[in-house]
Amino acid sequence: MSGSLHYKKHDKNYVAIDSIIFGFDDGKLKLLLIKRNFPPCKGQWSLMGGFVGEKESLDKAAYRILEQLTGLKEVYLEQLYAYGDINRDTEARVISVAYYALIKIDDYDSELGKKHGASWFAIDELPPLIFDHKIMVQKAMRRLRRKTIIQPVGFELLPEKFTLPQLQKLYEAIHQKEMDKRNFRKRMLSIGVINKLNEKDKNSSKRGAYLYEFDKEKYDYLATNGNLFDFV
Amino acid sequence: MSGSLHYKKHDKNYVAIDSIIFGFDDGKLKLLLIKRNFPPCKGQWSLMGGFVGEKESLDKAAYRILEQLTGLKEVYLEQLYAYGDINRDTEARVISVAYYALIKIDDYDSELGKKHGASWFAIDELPPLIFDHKIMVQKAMRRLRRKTIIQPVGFELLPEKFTLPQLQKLYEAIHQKEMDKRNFRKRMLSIGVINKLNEKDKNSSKRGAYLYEFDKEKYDYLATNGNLFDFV
DNA sequence: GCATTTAGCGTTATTTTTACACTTTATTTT
DNA sequence: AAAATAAAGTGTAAAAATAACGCTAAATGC
Repeated sequence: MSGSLHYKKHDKNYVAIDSIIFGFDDGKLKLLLIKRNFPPCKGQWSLMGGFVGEKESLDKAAYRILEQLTGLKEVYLEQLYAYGDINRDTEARVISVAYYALIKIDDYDSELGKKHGASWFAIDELPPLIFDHKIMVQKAMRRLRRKTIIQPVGFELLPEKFTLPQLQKLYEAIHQKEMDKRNFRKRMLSIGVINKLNEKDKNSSKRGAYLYEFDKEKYDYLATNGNLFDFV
Repeated sequence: MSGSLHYKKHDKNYVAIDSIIFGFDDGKLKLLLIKRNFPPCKGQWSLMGGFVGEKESLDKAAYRILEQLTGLKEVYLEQLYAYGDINRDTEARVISVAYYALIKIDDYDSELGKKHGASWFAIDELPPLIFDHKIMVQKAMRRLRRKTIIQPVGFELLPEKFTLPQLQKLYEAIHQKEMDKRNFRKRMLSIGVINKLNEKDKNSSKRGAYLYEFDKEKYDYLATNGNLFDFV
């Protein structure tokens, strides 16, 4: 297969993956970054990345790299954009396909993270990043914002059980603006993909807020039967 | 630069561009396809494509390839998605970054097109396409639909001067549904980026319809001053 | 039992979107 | 020259979606 009869004359390029890994904790949207312990730019902050093997699809590579750092397999992962400027990497010509991931921060394997020199940064307190990684992050933020308008991906960032105030804080963090409590609830409940549980979470208030869970079946049903976001 | 001290151990891959080239003619949205005169899949219909050189950015490669086929340089061109399945190309492992272009079909150099065995197909009468090109086209359609909702890219597909009925037909072709004349006009005019001219086009009616032109300056002004689509 | 803190709830005004039908204009036909 | 034709152009009202707004309820800590 790799014997390319007709393609031989063409160039090959290094192709890499870079992952923008979102988490939500302490009312803040965060990114998981690594401190590079290899050149170039050793010691600087960077997105998690890696090279795409010749026998590996882009998606597979993206999952592999994400798992390397977080230990997580079943996460929301979506391709963002391919970056191909000639000098974007200072070491060699590398085309990077950026992916963004939404993870439940509690599930994240922090031991693995430590090995890679990883740590979480609030989205509005990021350190300087290598290469074009800042641009990638900005694009990921815009994408995530648009995405949460048309699909309920926000749940990917919360624990299985969450409260409405939590969900609202997440949306506020993503859209960087405050929202009205009543309108937010109305909209969320009217979509009909979260179920109220008979438990309360009392961590953030004396009274305690009801826990909800995302109903994937209802979501799939609505999505396939065209009642949900049928303008997309 | 290509001496990659630390990257040497990693694989390199063929990286290609494939272009979904949209045009609008005869009230129909069309795609420019080529009949491949080289293996693999010689003789079958395909998107225009080409390989990315080692000293060439993705965007540059996309423009180069587009110009090769159409003779056009200043066109709307946007990256769509990177396709990286291991066996998507039957000849070798090739990662393809798809771009979509919007061109004014009158400006297109049909002589160049002939050389490449190119011809236009209505979007709902496409022939079978090689590899994963059909999937690319579907994604491009979805992207174009969403794009026209939030940015006035439609003008890229029309001549400099166009009538409102023409513009409406274009939008109807893109969204594959009929629209109300009065509402369509109201919305378009209220955006404030088209100017009425003192000429009429009499090709498609006895009475003749007023010609309009897109006002790029007004658009840029509105876009940067936040009155246009400020939810994006 | 009083103070504190966050959860939870309903209504009205505003804006946006949709639905809908007749007149105007120039050409072609008779 | 009059009549028929064909697409262009115009306004208003109903419906739906969104935005604005303040008070009560529940549980804990003092």
